[in-house]
Parts: sequence; C-alpha cells; structure tokens
Amino acid sequence: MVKDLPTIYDAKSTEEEIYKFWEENGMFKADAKSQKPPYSIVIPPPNVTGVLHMGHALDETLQDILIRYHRMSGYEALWLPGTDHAGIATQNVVEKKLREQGKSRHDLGREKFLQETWTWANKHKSAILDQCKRLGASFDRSRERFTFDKGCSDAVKEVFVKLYEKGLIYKGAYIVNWCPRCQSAISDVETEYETEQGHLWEISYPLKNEAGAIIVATTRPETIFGDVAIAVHPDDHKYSELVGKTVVIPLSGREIPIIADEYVDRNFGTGAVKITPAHDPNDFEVGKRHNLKPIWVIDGEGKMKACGEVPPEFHGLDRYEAREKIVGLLSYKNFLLRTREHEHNVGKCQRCNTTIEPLLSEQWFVKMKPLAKEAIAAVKDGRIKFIPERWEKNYLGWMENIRDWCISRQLWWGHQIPAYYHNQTGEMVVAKENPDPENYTQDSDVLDTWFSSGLWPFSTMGWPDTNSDDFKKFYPTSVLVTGFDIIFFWVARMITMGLEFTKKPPFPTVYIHGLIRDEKGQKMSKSKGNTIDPVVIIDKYGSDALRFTMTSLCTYGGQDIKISDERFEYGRNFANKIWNASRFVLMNLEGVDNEEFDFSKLTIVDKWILNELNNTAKEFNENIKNYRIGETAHIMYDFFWNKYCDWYVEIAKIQLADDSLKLNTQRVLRYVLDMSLRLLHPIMPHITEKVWQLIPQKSEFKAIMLADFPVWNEKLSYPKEAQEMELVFETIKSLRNVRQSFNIPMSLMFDIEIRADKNEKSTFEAIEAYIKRLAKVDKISYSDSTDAPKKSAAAVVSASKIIIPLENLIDFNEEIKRQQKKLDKLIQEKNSLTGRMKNEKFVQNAPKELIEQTKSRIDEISVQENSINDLICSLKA
RNA sequence: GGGCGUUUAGCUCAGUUGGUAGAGCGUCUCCCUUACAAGGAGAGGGUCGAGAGUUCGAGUCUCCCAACGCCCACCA
Repeated sequence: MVKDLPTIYDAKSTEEEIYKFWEENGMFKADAKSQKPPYSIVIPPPNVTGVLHMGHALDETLQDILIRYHRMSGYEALWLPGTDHAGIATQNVVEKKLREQGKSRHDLGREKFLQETWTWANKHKSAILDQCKRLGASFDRSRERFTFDKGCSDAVKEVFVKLYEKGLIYKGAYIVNWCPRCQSAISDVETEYETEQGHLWEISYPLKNEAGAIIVATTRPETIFGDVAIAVHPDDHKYSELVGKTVVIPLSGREIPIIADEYVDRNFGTGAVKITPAHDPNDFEVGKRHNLKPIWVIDGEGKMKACGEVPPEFHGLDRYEAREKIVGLLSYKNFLLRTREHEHNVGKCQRCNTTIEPLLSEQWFVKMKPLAKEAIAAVKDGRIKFIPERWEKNYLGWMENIRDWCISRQLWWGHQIPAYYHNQTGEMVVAKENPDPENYTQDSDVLDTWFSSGLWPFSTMGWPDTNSDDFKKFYPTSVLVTGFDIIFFWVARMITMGLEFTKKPPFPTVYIHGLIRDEKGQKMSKSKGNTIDPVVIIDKYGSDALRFTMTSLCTYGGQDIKISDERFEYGRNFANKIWNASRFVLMNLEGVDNEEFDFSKLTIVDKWILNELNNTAKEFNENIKNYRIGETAHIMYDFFWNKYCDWYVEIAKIQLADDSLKLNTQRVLRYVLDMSLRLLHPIMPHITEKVWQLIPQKSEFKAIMLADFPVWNEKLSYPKEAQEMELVFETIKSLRNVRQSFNIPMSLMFDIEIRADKNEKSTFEAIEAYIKRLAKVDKISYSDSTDAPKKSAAAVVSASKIIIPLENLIDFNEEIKRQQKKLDKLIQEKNSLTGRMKNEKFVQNAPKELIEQTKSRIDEISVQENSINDLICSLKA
C-alpha cells in the first residue's frame, strides 16, 4: 500500500533493487543491428590499480546522464565500459607487494612476474566497474574491454607495425626522462616539474699546462666526470682568449676542450657551462654539434657508474651522496669558489615522484609532427569541438609545438614491442608476429600505456576489423567526456590515432568538466588525507543524491568543483522531496482510470502547471544538447519543488475535494508526475524508476529508462493562463506577508474585501477557492468603493486592492511603516524608469518591446502608488 | 618567460546574444496546516576585485592593474 511507504526515502534498498531490475532485464545492452540512430560513448578506462574516486563519480555520472537521455530520446545508446592496464602504475603496485615479501621482480623473472600481475589485474579489473554500479551506471557490461586484452593487443600491434612501415616510429639514442626508481624511460608529459631550493656551485677548471682557470656554474656537480667540454658564448669577450684551450676536470684529471656555442647564456652564472651530453638534453645537442662523444657517469638506478671516467671512490654511490662528497672534495681542494642558493625546477616522475634523471639511452619514438597535422586540422576546421571552447587553444598550443613521443618503457607489464632481433646478426624485424622464434628474440621493452589507450575508441569496437557490427554502428563515438588533466595524455593521442587509422575523428565533441576538489579547493589525494569516498557518500545519502548534487555543481565553463560531505544533503533533500510528493500523488490516485486528462476540463491551475512542465521539457532538451548539464539539474529542482510541489500540489488538494474536478485533477497530477520523473530520470535514475513503477497506469514501456523522453508539445502551451496565475501568487503572497508581519496565527482566518480592477475581477472570482485555502481567508467580498478603508491592513496586487479588516489585531503605525516601505521601493523604481524614458537616446535606440515594457511598468507603478498613498492617508486619518 | 582561469549576499557558487542581479546553505520570525521538520510560510542581506573606456544603458564588451589558482616552456 502506498500509505505504508516510509516518509523518509530509503535510497539504499531502492537503489539496489532497481539496479538489479535493469540488469536482469538486460536493459543496458546495446543492439548493433538496431535501426535507431546510434549514440555511443566509450568510458575513459579507469586504471586497474584504482578504486572509484570522486573524479570518476562525476565523470561517470555525466556520461550516464547523456546515455540515459539519448536512450530515452530514441537513440540506440551504447556506453562501453572497460579498464586500463596502466603499465607503470600497476607494475609499481605489484612490485610494492613483492617488496613487502622481501622480493623484487627480478627474483621472479619476467614470466612469473607477469603471471603475478595478471592475477592481480584480473582480481581488480572489475572492481571499479562494480563500484560504478552503485552510481547507477547504465553501461553495457557484455562489451567490457581491457586495454591489455586480445583485441586491444592486436590493435596495438597493427598500429605499431603500420606506423613503423610509414617511418613514423623509429628507434634511436636520445636524452629521455629516466626514472631511477621505476628504472624506465618516461615521456615528457609524464614528467612534472616542481620548484626546489637548490644550489649553484661555481667550480674552477684549471687550464692545462698554464696558469689560470675557467669558472663554471652548475647545479649538478656530480656529473662533472661526464663533462666532455666547457662551453662559452662565441661573442663573449671575457672568454674569447680561452676558446680552443684545454682544461682539466677537477678530481678526475681528464682533459676537455673549451668550445664556443651560442646556446650559452652569457648573463647566467659565470657565462661558462660544463657540457655533459649523456645527462642533459641541452648538452646533448651541444655535444652533437661539436662531435663530442657522450660519457655516461650515472646509471639507470641513479648511482655513479663504475667506469674509468669516474674515480673509484665514487663507484656505486647514489647520485645525491656523490654530489655531497664531490662538493666536499672540491671545496677541500679549493676548486669550489662559491656556493649560491638557487631556485630551480626539477623534473619528477608522475607515478612515484622520484627526481627524474635526464639520460641518454636507446628508445623507441613516435614521430609526432606529421601525425599532428591532421589532428590540428580536425580541431581547427570544427570536425572536433571542445566544450568549453578554451581547451581548444590549450590543445592546439600543445599540438603545434609537439615533440616526439617516447613510447618504450623498460618495464614488464605492458604490450611488448613487436620488434624482433636475430640472435646472431642482430638484424631487426618489425612485425605482428615473431618471424622465426628459433632465431629471433623479441625486444624486451613494452609500450607506454597511453599507446593502447590512444586506440581505445576503435580498438574496443572490433578494429582493425572495420566490418565488425559494433565498428560500423557505433564508431565514431558521439562524445568524449573527461577532465582537462588528461587532454595531452589521452585526448590528443586518441584524436591523432583515430584520424590516422580510421580517417575519422573518434568523436565530434570533447566535453571537458572540472576537477573535484576538497572544500578548501585543494586537489584530493590519499597522501593529503582529504579524499571523499563516493561509496561512503552513496551509503550515507544515496546514489541519486550524489549524482544530483554533483550535476548541479557543474557549470558550463567547466570550473573545478569543491565538495564536502555536507553538500550532498542538497541532493538527498531533493530526493526526499520527490519521494514525498510522489507518495502524496500516489495516495490520491486510488480509483483513477487510465485515461489521459480531459483538455476541456482543465482549470487555470492545471493549464498553468502543464504550461510550466512544457517549458521545462523544452529547456531541458535545449540545455542538455548544449552540454549545459548543470542547468538541467537547476531547472528540474525549480520546476519540481517550487512549482509542482509548492503550488500545484497544494492547489490540487482543493480540486481533489471538489467532485466535479477530482478525476481530471488526479489525471493531471499523475501526468505531471510521470513527465517530471522522466525528465529527472537521466540525473536521478533510481528514485524515478522506483516511483514510476508505482504509478497505477498501464504503460507501453517496461521501465522509465526505456520510456520516451518529454519534448515540447504545442498542445500544452497556455501562456495566457500562466500569466493569469501571477494574480494568484501575488495575492496569496501578499496576504501571507500581512499575516506574518502582524503575527496573525494560521489558525485565525480573516475576511478580505477585494476592490478589483474591472479587468481582473473575473480572474479573482475564478481563483477564490485557492486564495481562501492557501491564505487562510474566510470570506471574500467585492466592492467598487473608493472610500478610505477603516482600520485595515491592505495589499496592492496588480491593479487591484485588497482590504483586510483587522481592527483589533494590528498596530496601524506598523502598517503605515510597512506600506511606506513598499511605496519607497516603488518610487525608486519609477524614478529610475522615468529617467530612462526622458533620455531621448534611450527612446531612439532601445528595442520597441523594452520601451513598451518600461511604459507599462511605469503605469502599473503609478496605479499602485496611488493606491498605497490612499491607504496611508486613510490610516493616518 | 608565455597562456588560461577565478574575483558577485556571511559561506559555496549560478548568471547563453549588453536592458539594471539569483540559488543552495547559514541568519532572523512564525508554524507539527491530513506528502514531506531531510518540511511549510515570511523576512533580512550585494556600490558584482580596483580603475578607465565603448554605449542611451555594462556583472556581461574593450583596455589596464591587483590578488589567488592552474597549465606550458625552462638558463647550466
């Protein structure tokens, strides 16, 4: 029984029950053979290392809203879920686990380690998607994918080989960002810079066979054993005598030349730079220009190399220990002339925050410039749009200055590079399969995890089989929804790869939302301990509450969103409001038939609410089509709470008590509830489904999630009645105001006398019952009298006056003050408006409607002004 | 060094073509009125960061400045 439904909405049990209902009925499954137009989204695949965090919750909610909206709007909607193998991140986690057991990956060996990681990945692969169920995610789990599964791996090989054959992938020795902890190269975008307080040491390099020295400033004295030259600017007169001479490296004694190169900034430090091509990107370039052979002095673990160039006492020392020892020795031997504080930016590994070591090594790269061309064009010519637009600039700026992408990683967990080397000759073959396993060994490096993510929109759809049903039906996808933090990592690469391999942009729109932050605006992170767990929020407030709150906080500009636990009360309270309003309607639907309401029997209030509903549906559709998703939440909140609940439901109580209106009112109540639930469903799927199922009405739809989404309907447009209803609202609000101002309890009914304007009298008569009930009025009388009312409060509404005789209840001085205050406000407004009308240029330039509007407002104010003046006079008398 | 964002009520923030500012929370009154106290009714609260300009009219457009935040580049 409806009466037995609790007055507090039980989100937890409802959400569980409803999700099960959808899932068991296979309602999330998309049909590639459907005749309906396609609408598809591929999920930004979460890492298998992670658990659901607030960022996912927002991202997934927005996607689910779009998917559910389009599903209801007649599209064949596919939301394809999946996860990312997340190369370094996952390997780090598994290695950490091993370390706790006192083991390293090398103790296990590659094969065993991979087995271990697969087990781990398989265990966690579904965990995060299972958590998404709590959000109500309507994705198609039958199509779940993993960046490391067979299909995605085949796509990776296909792409690698094709790019290699086109000359767009090459292998070579360059300076890369090397993480000594991960012991792998990482790409430029995986390197984050932090400002650190360091030192600038000035070191003296004595000239060979003569007196004198050159003084060099460096932040990295530990690399001096790798120096191959000292460089000065060619035009620097200070040093012109020295160019071409030879100096001796302190502590090691190796001899190196002084060279001239324009790279040197004369104004920085001493104007002389030590050149260490193996450990600095700029020095590498200088070294190449001058044909200087690089010397490695730091190894992959960040330790001093045990080689001839490095004095034995430093062998195996950590780079920072070595730095300290070298500085000490330099100082002791008087090579160190000065030490200065120096603030500089230091590269850190995105995954483990270890300081990056620029290291010369042999790696695989993707030549980006040729690929970027089309990726730039697609955004410039509008085939791909970013929302908000400003991200286009960001994307283009990066793309136009793009550098080659280092794609090889010295890891085990990832797609192994499909290059094979002959065991004897070393000859290299790049192919999807090993040409001859007997004699060829595969490259031991794996690919950057973003290489496979970059193929995600099509590798998940069956590509390279372009004839697969999914690829034909659902590719390109309809939109990409993500945060701005992965535009370079992911979005740019999907666009590049999508265009190169499918000749189509993988999506026409990139919808970028803000990032979730804590209440102080700080990024949420485990180390800061300021994270909010979405599952905890769902347990406490409900999934719909979480979704509604987050959605309402989304702005079109994609601003970051600050949240705190309590903010979710907003959505929870709204869910509860929906629940209770629904309970009321359902309780009052007993005995109603299945017919739609009778247009001929609609009252002014019925027409008003239908008109409002209609406008709301129109606005909802317009807003969501323009990705103003936050706005959809606001208009639904306003419509449902402030219009349907606060006014229509209250007035419906009066109509339900009237036998001649009862049935049609029931039908309107039901209709508006039904449509409201449909409008709310994309944002709050569970509660709307639950309530909708309780509505006693046969429907052609099995579930609200499959019902038609409301659109604008000419037949429900009643602008005239909507206008007339203003009189109801104004009258009731003024009467309530009077009541409150004089502390008249609701239990005390009073009579009113309406001195109606002749155009408004019939409307007042039509709405008498509403005024009586909602303003607690006993009797209403009409009068044409212009006499001063005696000892009354009064309200001026539109062009009419309402007199409230309250002889013993009010202080007339207070009433005079009250009226005076209103009068002052009106006069102020009138002055401003008449001032405007006196301005000739305004009258000349302003649009006609505005002038008309201004005129009629002035007239209106004049009438009200007179009325109030009369009132004040009579009160004073 | 270059670019972007933010600055509006006590707090958190909306504000689409320029027409004279809104919401939620909080505050103050009153109310258990038969859907809802996670509720209802009423009220108070802002010279829209500073300055200049365009315009009949600027929170909204232009310029400049300031504070805070972010991104990119990076000189050892």
